[in-house]
Amino acid sequence: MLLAHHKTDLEIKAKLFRGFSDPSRLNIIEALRGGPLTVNEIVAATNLSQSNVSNHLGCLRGCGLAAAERNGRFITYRLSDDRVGDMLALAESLLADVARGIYECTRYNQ
Amino acid sequence: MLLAHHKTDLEIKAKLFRGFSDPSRLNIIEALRGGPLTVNEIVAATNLSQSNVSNHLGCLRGCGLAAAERNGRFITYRLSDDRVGDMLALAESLLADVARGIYECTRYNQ
DNA sequence: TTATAATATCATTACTTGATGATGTATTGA
DNA sequence: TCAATACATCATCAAGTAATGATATTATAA
Repeated sequence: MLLAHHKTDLEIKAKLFRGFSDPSRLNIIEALRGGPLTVNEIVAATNLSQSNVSNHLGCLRGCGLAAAERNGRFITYRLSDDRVGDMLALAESLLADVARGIYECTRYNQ
Repeated sequence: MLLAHHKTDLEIKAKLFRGFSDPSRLNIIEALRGGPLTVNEIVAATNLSQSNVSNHLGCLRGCGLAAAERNGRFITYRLSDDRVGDMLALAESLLADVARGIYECTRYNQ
């Protein structure tokens, strides 16, 4: 079984990438690359609505990509691991070189 | 403008990740990590339908993640860059450690 | 030049998913 | 304990997208 991968493995890996596949979540992750932020600070940094940010944070937290810590009535979020930021760096590197075609990719959106 | 990222930048990066966010495309990419394959070989390796594979290959090729070369009536596909495989390796590393929560992530599917 | 193999394209359908608005919960200060 | 702040949750809706089946294209062999 060298070529056939377990379906579950692929689905889980795809789910991980889906965590990165939304502009709003990427916006949040990029903001957190600069260091921990409260929810309000993330809202300000991203120009997203509060409930939208909170929904996405729940997603990132549930998946383990971000971690939350309560300080009084503030909740501070941070990236759970440097490799979360590394994923973005690698993506940027790919975009700079081979993946320029994505600009004109017609399979998604338009 | 340190915190505010251009919307387009984020959308393009998200699009790149979306290329990796589907189990069938991951299946294809994993197969190609072992070396170039023809479309039929990819169909055999992935157990996906021919038209489905061809659709996804069009997506990967259009985005620059895979490259195609015709040999007679066969078309051989390969990953366009080692970093495409590196993305998967990094994802696997993340899954092994911090992102275990994805197994129970309820935001997608169920 | 016809038949067949290899691959691509296209329209349709069913499902997934992000955003919104309203509401709920928790914490602190007055 | 009341009000206000900070954040989370939920249902709904609109939009996006993967799979399928049918058809088109390209190339070789008979």
